[in-house]
Amino acid sequence: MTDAAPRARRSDATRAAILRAARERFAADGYDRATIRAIAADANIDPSMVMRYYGNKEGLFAAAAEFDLRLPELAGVPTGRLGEVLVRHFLDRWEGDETLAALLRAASTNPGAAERMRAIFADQLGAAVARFGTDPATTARRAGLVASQILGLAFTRYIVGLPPMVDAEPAELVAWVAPTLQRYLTGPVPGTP
Amino acid sequence: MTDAAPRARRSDATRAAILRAARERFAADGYDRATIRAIAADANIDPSMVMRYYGNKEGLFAAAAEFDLRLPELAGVPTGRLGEVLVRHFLDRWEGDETLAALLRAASTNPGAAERMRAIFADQLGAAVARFGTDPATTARRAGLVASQILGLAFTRYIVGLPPMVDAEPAELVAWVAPTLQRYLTGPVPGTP
DNA sequence: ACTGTATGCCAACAAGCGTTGACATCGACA
DNA sequence: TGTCGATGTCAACGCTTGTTGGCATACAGT
Repeated sequence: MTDAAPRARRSDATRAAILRAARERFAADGYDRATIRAIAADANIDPSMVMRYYGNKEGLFAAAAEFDLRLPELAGVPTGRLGEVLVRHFLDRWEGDETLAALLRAASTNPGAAERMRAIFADQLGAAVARFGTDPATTARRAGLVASQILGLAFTRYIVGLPPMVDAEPAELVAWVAPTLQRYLTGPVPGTP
Repeated sequence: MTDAAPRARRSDATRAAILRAARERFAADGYDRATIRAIAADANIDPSMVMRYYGNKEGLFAAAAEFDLRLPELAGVPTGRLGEVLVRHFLDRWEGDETLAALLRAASTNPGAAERMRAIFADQLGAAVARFGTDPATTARRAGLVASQILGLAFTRYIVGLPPMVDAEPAELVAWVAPTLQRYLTGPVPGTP
């Protein structure tokens, strides 16, 4: 009986509007340039409401950056197609939800955002990689390498806007990058002949 | 006869001190959080001097983010070792000069910094890749993919601080990542059997 | 020695920021 | 109907920011 019945409150719509506006602004401008006033204006409410519902700017960001990678169960994927499945999944996840972009932009300057990013890619991705049974001694490193290529892809395509990466069709990117992830995940540890 | 003799001016030391402090601050805090006041304090001068010598904050950043990748002449490298040479070079360049870190942090929120980043990786890296003679139709894409892996490596290691990437020895990173760059540079275009 | 210019510091400005508290209004429940 | 908490608006606060102009000092050329 810990929770009281979570009856729908009238302010839920406002809360959601704030969160949506916050994600948009954080994704477009980063943590510092995304001002509470601008977010409130986008959500058509008063800045003080943001404070009432989320405490302060850090609290708002923490709520807006809540994120689940929704990684598929890798144990069910044919071992040879792990890379392909992962790239495609990340591209989809990125285009459909700007939370990751917000996190990516903010992580450059905000320690809390960087911490969140570390948690997501160490815990969620690390766990998924561990679950299909590589050598436990190397899973962390393998997951880190996968993260480096995935985040580099996102950074060049969505943040910096490097032309050849922006123009590329998703299918092309999958074809190029999948073998990289595949090797990071299932390839032999280099230097061990 | 265009330039007058560039006699050493007494203020050159101050200019240099400002630039050094600016690079440090921009690298550590990003564009927005690196304040002119803090930079001036680090350089032991008055904030107004920064304005006199660099016009405004954007001008200061533009000067501080001047950067040459100093890519080696790839034409002289054995084709099979291109990836290895490139990763090693970038790791060295990164550890020894915080300008790239400053650029990386700032590019997330500052349009000018993103533009600079695009220029560096499109022009300098693009030119180097083009010079060892791949199919000209694919060089831009190949260079973009290399940039994505290199920047992802830097982002996870120096900005986000993902533990497995921070703990790794440079040699290990080279061993893991070199084959990736090698394939992006010299591998066949995927999907063409 | 005198003058003009380069170099530097100080004080202040206007604008924008996160944040706060007081007050109005609505809706449910007795 | 009267009461009380939830919801929302308004105005203001203290602070930091980039930027500016005025004034002192040091130096170089005559």
